[in-house]
Amino acid sequence: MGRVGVLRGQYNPHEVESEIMKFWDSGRIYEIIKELESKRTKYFRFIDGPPYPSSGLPHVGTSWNKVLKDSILRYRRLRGYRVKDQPGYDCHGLPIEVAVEKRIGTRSKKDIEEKVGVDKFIELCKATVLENVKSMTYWFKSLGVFMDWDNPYLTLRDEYIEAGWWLIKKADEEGLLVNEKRVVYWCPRCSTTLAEYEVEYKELSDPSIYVKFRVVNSENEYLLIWTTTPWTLPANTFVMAHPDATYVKVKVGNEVLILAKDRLEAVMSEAGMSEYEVLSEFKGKELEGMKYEHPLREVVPVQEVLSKYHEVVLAPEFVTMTEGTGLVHAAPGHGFEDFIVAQRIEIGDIISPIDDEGRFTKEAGKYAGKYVKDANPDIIEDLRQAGALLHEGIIKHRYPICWRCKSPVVLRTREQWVLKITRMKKKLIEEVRKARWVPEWALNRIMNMLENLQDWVLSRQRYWGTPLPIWVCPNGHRLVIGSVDELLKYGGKKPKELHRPWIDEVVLKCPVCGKEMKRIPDVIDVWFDSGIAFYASEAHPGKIKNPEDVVADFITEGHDQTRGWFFSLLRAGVLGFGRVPYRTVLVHGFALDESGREMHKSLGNYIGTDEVLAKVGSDVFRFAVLQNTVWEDLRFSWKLLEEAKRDLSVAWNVFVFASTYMNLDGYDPTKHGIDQYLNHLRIEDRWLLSRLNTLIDEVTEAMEEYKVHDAVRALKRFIVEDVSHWYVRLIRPRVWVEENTPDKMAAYATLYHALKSWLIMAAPIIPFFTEKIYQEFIRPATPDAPPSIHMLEWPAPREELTDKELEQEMNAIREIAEVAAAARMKAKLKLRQPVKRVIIYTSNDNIVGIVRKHEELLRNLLNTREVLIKEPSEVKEVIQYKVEPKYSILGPKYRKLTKQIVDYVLKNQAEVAKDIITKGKHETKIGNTTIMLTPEELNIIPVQATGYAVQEASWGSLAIDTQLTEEEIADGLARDIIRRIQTMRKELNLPMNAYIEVTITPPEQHVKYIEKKLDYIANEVRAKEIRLTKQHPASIPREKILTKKWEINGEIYTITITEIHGT
RNA sequence: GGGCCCGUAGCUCAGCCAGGUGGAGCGCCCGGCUGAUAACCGGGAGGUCGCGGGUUCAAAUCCCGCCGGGCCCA
Repeated sequence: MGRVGVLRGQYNPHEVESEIMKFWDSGRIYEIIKELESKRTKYFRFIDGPPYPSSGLPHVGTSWNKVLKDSILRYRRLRGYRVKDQPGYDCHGLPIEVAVEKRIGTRSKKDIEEKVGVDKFIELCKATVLENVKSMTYWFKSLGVFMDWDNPYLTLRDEYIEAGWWLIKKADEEGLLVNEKRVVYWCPRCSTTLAEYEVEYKELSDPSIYVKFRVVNSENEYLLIWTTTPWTLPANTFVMAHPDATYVKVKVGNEVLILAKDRLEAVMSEAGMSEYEVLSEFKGKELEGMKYEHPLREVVPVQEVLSKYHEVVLAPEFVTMTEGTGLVHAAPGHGFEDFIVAQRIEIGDIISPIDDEGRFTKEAGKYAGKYVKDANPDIIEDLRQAGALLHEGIIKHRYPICWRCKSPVVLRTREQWVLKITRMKKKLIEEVRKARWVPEWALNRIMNMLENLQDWVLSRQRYWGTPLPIWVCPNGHRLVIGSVDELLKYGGKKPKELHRPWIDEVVLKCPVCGKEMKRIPDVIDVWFDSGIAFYASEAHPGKIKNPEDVVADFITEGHDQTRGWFFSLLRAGVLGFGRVPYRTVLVHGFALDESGREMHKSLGNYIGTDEVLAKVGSDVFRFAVLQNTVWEDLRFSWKLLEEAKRDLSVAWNVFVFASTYMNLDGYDPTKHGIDQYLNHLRIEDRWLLSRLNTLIDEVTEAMEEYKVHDAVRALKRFIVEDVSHWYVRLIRPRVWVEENTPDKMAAYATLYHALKSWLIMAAPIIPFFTEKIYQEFIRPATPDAPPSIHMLEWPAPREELTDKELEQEMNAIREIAEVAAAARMKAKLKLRQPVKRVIIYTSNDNIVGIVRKHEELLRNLLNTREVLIKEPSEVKEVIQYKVEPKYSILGPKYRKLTKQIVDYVLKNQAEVAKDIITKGKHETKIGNTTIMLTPEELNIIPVQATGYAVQEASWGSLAIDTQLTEEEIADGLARDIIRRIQTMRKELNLPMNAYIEVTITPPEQHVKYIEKKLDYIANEVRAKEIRLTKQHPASIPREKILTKKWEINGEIYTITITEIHGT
């Protein structure tokens, strides 16, 4: 059909990428691929874990995430799947609100509601998100990611919100949605609840007090607790102990204190008590249920209610031995852990007797009206009066403060809407196991989380989020709405959009009492949004027929998402459809800086995607990061990228080489495929074709197993080591032959086939690079082929061309060549210098066979007249041997004696070697056992021989005969001269097929060598005329003539060449 | 404090699941090549395989305990 095209120039990623980007756009390549896909029957349902668009520029970790996804989706397309490739963005949530607040300078919810207006605020949030989504999309496209960028799922859309409501309603129908008290961070100054990310930590000073709680029914026994928040004591409900820790009863004065043994010394020393006596020791679990009296019960009315709970509770997960007394004061209204334990033991009264400004309420009796921190001194004094204070001190510690106003935060309870997912625990565990986790340990991680499952606090007292679809009437009836239609059904109307504040204006009629219903003001935790992506990205669930249709075949995110997205998907999947909503989960690592720390703008080690693309481009980035073991953390550095670029340059140069020669010779792959040249394939061709088959198998398997890094590494090894370093080197002389011999065409056919297959397999990894080469090299010869490489079919291995044995043999040949190079190095013999013989000393039958079989190839590679194989014993030149014990044979045979035998052998190498060579055995005594060592148990390796350069190898050693005859010297010299003339041709910039005339003036004593080789030299350098002169003629200045003095082996040669025109 | 992952050459990492006496790339040093050429190729130096125990004839590899880093949780 035509000849292959030529790929020109150096690899320039920026040029390639901007050109290909334009080509994809103008050629509507992505759209055409989607059209082709629409006819396919195999479906690969991928769900994109939506990035959070709080900025318009993706972190390199996010970019890694996206190109990893892209490589897998592209692979699936090449494998003939129809791929769901809709990207998503997680649009709601506090970080967006914070970004907007920073921009407009608001300081509180009050500001938002009164100064700005919620409607305006929401519009700003939305505008910010959409702007960032646009920008991020630009960067993702620049990375070469083929996703449906015109149709992303956005969690802010009304349809998406509606889909979320459906699930809330479903949860309510199953009785899982409840309103109950939860512990929250609360800023007393801003009068608002704070999310975790709104809390900062700061070193603060606080009281540190030890308090005695008298044990009921005892005269003088006390539980000793420690606290830095005396103001939480009025709400004390119980005391926690560790069941397995050792506790002691200690006599101090006439009182007996109970505390952990490990804390005894520290506490006594801090309290300044040296006189004490340990009365007994016992395990914490013996304390379980021990009742105590609260020292402030007289002045704090709410203690009336709480006194029934006053006892010791076992809570191993929350009691530490690093501070305090090992007995922990618990106020479930003021602490997360306390609250969890309170729930576990089903305490009905969760008390936090403080108001929105952080002042005690009248439940706290005496302290009512006081700001809690100001009440600390009063409380401490009252404890002292009650004789309950053991010691008072000051502690400096990290304490949470409000990120906005910097005032210390308190923990208090507040009513929240909660999903009682702990009731689904068994089902969640059962379902999560059904997914395939890559790597397998990811399952352990999520299982660990499920074991410690907590209920899900859904409600947030914020604005920019999915509104919680709960309406209540003054009579306390509650209605959960599952769709816009239901709004209408209950007498409401469809608002401008489903966000606050518009949804808040929708008033419904209570189906029970007919009164007006208003929506509760909360929005839903942003994790809820992304968790429903598996169905909400597609359709309102009412339209979903079969739950299987919304199950994702594949998802992948970083390992931090175990708790995050993987988990929220699981909850939503089980809740809505009774099953885990994904089949395979690939967990990937974190992008860290080069010293393994997190990349942060504040640490100054942050590298942005924009910078990466500007410096090295997309393919280099992709090729670098996709080599990293997927699930391990990535140490990102410029060095990493440079290395990737170097590898891609080598690959590029291979294509430059191949395309240049093939094009020059008019190579047409449609006429000259490997099938036409099967009978002309040389050993290296067969080898490369077999290696290719192996590569196809490896890459395919790796991609199927989601080990993208294994695929990339295999692709790299093949193109760099097998093709560039080895195959191209071997076929060079064949390519330089002038006529299109079958031998040359066989090499072309082989190379073309290997390169094209490689290109397709590399396309998911480096889409621009491969597309460019496809366009320049492949397509000109095959104009009927698809317009883009990304539309081709994944290569199939041609099993009949696989020859694993040959691959092994070639490995051995490569090792022999390397060992020979090392031996030449020792003797300072350059490869150009032919040698008489190379001896291979080995008793390894495998090597012997290979050397015999591939002797011709080896002679060429080693540049030697002959290759001999000898048993070490056969050569008298050898003057020194090394003996290597074969552990895998000696070990099982001699067991415990092995070590001594090995020691003996290594100490007596010369003797042992001599015996083995001459007698075929060596006898010795180890202890009183007689040991007979045989050649099978030892490797005898010649390491020195007279007249030879010897180099060790894994199978023995190799020796090069260093004595050169005249013939060999002449050959070597001829090749030296050829090389110089070739350089001069190039310097004159002569066309490759130009003829020349050569004049050489060698040192007199070498004339006789060169004379013999004139024909050979002339032939190699395309010289019509070649002559030797004693006196070099002055060079006549004219076009295309060049005279140079060269130093070869320390002597001067003068050479002149000039181009001859005509025949 | 708990769960999971990682720790191998100066740097980045393979090898570990299935034990047999440590590899690659980069960097460094030395050399080669010169019709892929602002490329390319070869050789060399460089390692108590985080530490300590255990199992075994034999441990980077299996087991236990520490130490350091990461993620998540508390």
